[in-house]
Amino acid sequence: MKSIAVLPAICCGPETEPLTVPERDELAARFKALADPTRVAIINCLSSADEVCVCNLTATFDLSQPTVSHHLKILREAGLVESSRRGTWAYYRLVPEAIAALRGALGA
Amino acid sequence: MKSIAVLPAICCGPETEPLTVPERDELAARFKALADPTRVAIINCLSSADEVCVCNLTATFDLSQPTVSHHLKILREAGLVESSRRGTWAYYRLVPEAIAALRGALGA
DNA sequence: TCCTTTCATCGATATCCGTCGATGTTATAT
DNA sequence: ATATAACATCGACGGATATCGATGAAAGGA
Repeated sequence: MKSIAVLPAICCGPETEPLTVPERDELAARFKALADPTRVAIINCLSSADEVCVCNLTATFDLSQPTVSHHLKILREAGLVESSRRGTWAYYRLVPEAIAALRGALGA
Repeated sequence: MKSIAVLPAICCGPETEPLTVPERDELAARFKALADPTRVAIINCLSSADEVCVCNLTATFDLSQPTVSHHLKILREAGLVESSRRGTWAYYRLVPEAIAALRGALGA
């Protein structure tokens, strides 16, 4: 258990604040929402327009409608997207602040 | 399957390039490497120093040594960290370009 | 040489995740 | 009222994942 003492026993160095347990849990939860190719594509799709109808998403991806709905729910619960219903259709859009927060966690 | 024609049948709009399948697969794979609180903490730890010895990581986290080694392998295979062995000890460091690439995927 | 330490890999297990068909709900059309 | 369409939820199933103990490989010390 001995080691070269370049670092204190508890990570991390002085420059970067060590993350608290809640902080790293929340970050991991949000990255997990992006840990699927379909969800990455959905985010990319939403980033190209103010709003996108779910029917456009189900038509774009070669997946069943329940599966697309499942992925949207995960993105919604992670706070990365939000939705509103108008009549029969549901429209999804990005939550830019949430995306920016993730980007901030990856460095200045 | 009819829908209001605000978007072309195939996502996405003109401003953002639609991701190719390999692109979204690789992005998802890298985000997946960050989809765990321990791995987020490891990345945060590495961001505070040029190099960190594995023995410091096993001492920091309340996990068995094989588990920490497992997480390091996942980060290594995702290209987010790299390691070098000097004598008995193994030292890990960030791959800054990989982190920057992820940050770029989340917007300018 | 033998023992200890560090780290990686293996094998096993419990849990989580992506996917789908079936079903329910709400709104529009006939 | 009935039918149709869009979307969400449920239940189930197969594959992936996090964790651990045991083991192996390589280096250093007695």
